[in-house]
Amino acid sequence: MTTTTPRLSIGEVSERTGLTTHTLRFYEQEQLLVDPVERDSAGRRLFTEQDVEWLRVCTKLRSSGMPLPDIRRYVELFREGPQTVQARFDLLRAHQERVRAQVAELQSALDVIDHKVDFYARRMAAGTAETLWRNGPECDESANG
Amino acid sequence: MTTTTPRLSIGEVSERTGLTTHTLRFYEQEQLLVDPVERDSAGRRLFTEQDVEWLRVCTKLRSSGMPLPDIRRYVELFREGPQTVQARFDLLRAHQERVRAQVAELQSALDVIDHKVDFYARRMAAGTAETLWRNGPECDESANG
DNA sequence: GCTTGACTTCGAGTCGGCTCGAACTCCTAA
DNA sequence: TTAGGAGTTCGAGCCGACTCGAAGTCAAGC
Repeated sequence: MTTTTPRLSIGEVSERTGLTTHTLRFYEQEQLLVDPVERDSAGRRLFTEQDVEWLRVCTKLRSSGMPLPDIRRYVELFREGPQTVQARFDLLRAHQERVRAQVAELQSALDVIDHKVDFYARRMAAGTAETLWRNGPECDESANG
Repeated sequence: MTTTTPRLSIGEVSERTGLTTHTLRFYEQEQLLVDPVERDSAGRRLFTEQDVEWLRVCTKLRSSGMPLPDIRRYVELFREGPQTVQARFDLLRAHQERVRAQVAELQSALDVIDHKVDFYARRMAAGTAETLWRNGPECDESANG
């Protein structure tokens, strides 16, 4: 039972991950992949399914704002073996906290926005229901629309 | 009863809003303020409390990723008067949706991160409890740390 | 009269993360 | 044998939102 691991071209990886081929080359150059990418006889990149899996995780880290240097560091630690488990944990924990903070920040902004949207919705409803508006022409909340 | 509206220096506004004086000047130049900022005899900016209030809203819009051109547009509409209420509403609604999407995206990234953090936590707990690890030296999830 | 400190203008620089384009090499299929 | 298409390298360019620095003005206090 000889299982040959299939390899993927950069185009295939691009399709599977949603990253452009440009970005994939860039990521490789930035050392964001766990191990060096193989090449075929013509020098073309041969990716593995594991690369794809990792790139998917990578995408999550990126979309949650982890900087490339941190991702590189994480990958580096991974390569160094099991003795870096604590360090990897710490790195992820720190990021986890940042993302939570970011969600909280967005939520707080969203509260303000929701409130304003609501205000305008009411105002428009009132404006169409009874065209007469008794508080004068510009009655925005706190005078800022 | 003559109520003189007090004016604030750029430094005071900076303190109250958390924006640097550099940024405040930049925002003025980018037309993000509702009305033109007054100046004293020496050419120094005189802000109003309303400016501060608006800047606080502005900060929320920014922290939730609204681009400066959109904010400028919003302010512009506001200046144009009540007939732009629908347009302002639309603008805010669109942003609201973007922010919600962004929160969802972060949340989905957070799920992955939480899962990984959890994985490492367990692994470390196991590693310290019984130093022997029966599945070999590198048993990361799906082989990617 | 001199320093201090907050202000002014202007234009240039920074940063991260792509994004693009030029010029080239291969392989395949008609 | 020639055209197409997917790949390669390299370096430059872009974007938004600041951020900084130089050089100058002004008013108050010592």
